[in-house]
Amino acid sequence: MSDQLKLDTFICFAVYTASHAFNRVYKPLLDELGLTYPQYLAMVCLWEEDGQTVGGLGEKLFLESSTLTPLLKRLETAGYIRRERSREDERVVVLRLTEEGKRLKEKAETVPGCIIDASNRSGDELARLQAEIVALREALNKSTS
Amino acid sequence: MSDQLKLDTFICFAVYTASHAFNRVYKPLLDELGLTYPQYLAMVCLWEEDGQTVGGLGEKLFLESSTLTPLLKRLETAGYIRRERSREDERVVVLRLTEEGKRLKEKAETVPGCIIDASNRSGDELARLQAEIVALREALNKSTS
DNA sequence: CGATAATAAATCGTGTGCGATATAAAAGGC
DNA sequence: GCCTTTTATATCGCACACGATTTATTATCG
Repeated sequence: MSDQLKLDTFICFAVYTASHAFNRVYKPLLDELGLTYPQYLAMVCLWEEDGQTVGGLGEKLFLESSTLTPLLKRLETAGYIRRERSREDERVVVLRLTEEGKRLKEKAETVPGCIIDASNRSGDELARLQAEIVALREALNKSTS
Repeated sequence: MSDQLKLDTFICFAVYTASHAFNRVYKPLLDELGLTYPQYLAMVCLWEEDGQTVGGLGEKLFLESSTLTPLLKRLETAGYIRRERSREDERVVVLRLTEEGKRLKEKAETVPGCIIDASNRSGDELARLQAEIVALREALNKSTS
């Protein structure tokens, strides 16, 4: 049994399919907010701290500017954020929530609870599993750096 | 502290970013095989069982035909598989490995070990975590079905 | 048997994701 | 102070991923 090419034993495949499964749970909830899942993550990040730069957001979300720039333009078109060149450093683009973007947070407050319900697990169990997955992510990121 | 919109506590975000982290580890390994990560998953599935249908593969990989059809066309163009309409049921497309596609398995045998190394965890620990993530996926899929 | 329903892939449009490259601004070196 | 290098974002090409629809074939029902 030296053959280890079994899909059902791959943790990467479990993670990959779990990520899609989360997306499917989020979809109807985020449709109400007019957001896609990556857009929602960007908004959550900005609700935590307004006025971040594109690069700063990319570090937190582990995304490149080639992914973020078009995504952020859509959020701007939707009226949730503004993209402004920094005065001090013209290379930098600062992201600011609009009033509508700030208001959207209220509507989004109910989302995490729905996800916890769908996962059918206790908060403690989710927190423990979450920490393990983050630790795995860090190990993987370390190996490629 | 009723505000639960904290990115770093989201298990979905951990899963989402871990999935990207796996992709980055796989990338250089799969470049050697001329495969993308989703293409690799499809090939693993076909190495386990040749002659599957598009729909059958989609069920195992949790992917729609709208995703698989172009992906499988690329695998066909690359010379790893053939796509043939079934004789018994002309609606069905059967996927068959070419000789080159079968040979590719030998080169792929080394990949899982590299991923385990990058994860910096024991096989047992990975197997346990994998099972937990699969169980979470099932709960999520159940909630949307 | 013929109309209708169900099924399997494919197609289309939109939105990620990323590598490679381009552009522009700031920083550093001499 | 100019020239090179670095940094921040944007652009482009390619490959997913999915919902909605289309097309072709098979199954079902009267």
